[in-house]
Amino acid sequence: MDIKEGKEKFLQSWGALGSSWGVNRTMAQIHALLLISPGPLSADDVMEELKISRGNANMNLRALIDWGLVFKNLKPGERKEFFVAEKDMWTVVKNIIIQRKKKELEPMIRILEELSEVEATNEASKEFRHVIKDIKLFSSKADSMLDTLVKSDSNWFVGTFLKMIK
Amino acid sequence: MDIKEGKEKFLQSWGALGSSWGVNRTMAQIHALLLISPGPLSADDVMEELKISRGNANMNLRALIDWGLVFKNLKPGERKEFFVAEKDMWTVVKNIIIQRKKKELEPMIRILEELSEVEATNEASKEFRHVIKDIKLFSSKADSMLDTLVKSDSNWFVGTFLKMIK
DNA sequence: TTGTACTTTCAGGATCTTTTGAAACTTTCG
DNA sequence: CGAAAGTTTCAAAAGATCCTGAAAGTACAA
Repeated sequence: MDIKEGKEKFLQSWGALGSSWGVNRTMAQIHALLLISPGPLSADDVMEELKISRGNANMNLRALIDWGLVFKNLKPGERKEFFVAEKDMWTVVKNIIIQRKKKELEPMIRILEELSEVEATNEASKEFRHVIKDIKLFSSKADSMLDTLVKSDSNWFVGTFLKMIK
Repeated sequence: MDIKEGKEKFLQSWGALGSSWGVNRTMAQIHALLLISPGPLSADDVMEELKISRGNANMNLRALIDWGLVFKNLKPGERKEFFVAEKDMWTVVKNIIIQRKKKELEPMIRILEELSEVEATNEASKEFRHVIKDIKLFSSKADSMLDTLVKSDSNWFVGTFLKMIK
């Protein structure tokens, strides 16, 4: 396979994967492009390679920066901004976990807390309380687990799970 | 808080959470509804409670069954089909992991394997191979880790991660 | 086999998300 | 300051996804 075809395929697949991970297609493709490019790229480079508009490139680059997956890289003497991707996969996944935990798990836990207040009168509300309690327990556990995961470093990840697999 | 309000809020939130988890809003709401209901519900019950059409209810119920999150429950003597939710949270999450691993991670790994074949001629293709190798390593590790997770039982999950947190 | 009770399908409409492109804004430098 | 180079914003268009409802399909009981 030649590099051109490979690149194409990678941009495609990473984009598809992204859309099922809360990162939209274009955002994921920009990330993919920066991942495999040896040096920093400008917004214009990204626009041209992916054939997307300036607005689109700009918005998604900013979002990637928010997620900690891409950094600005200002070349001295150059006015233009350049961008590089976070290339360590463990850091990439970690950042995604952090974002999604904040946006999804934590609000859910807060809501579950409120919902525990429902008074247990009839059968339906007893079942309700029971289910909510279960979910709350599970979510808090997942929450702590993710905290630990995120604090740990890449070696820990590799090490522990390699052992685990045996 | 009374049960009616609580239920409303739960259906709402579980629906929202679902949409960021590859389970669409309505599917998640149906699951939520079944979760908190003390007994099996029919398609008509679901339609009425969630104010959705028959087609929608049917399609999403089937999808939930595919995902292993809901089961048919045929009452003897009754012609109508009833449905119950999988209520064990660990099993719910496990099933979601299984589905998503199959639909997302595994195809990605296959593609990465193909992409390793790109010949390393210039700088760009060297970087490309390097990045692909990294991602492949990481993905395979994640894949094995998820396999182990999925094979393990709920107690293992609780036990190990409780220890891990300390 | 026919009628009844129920389930499944799917084309078209409704809704939500993403992208474009042009205008407004900011920064830098002569 | 004023022009050039670059970045950001956002309303409207395009595109993707989801839902409806009616028609077709199935299964059962008499």
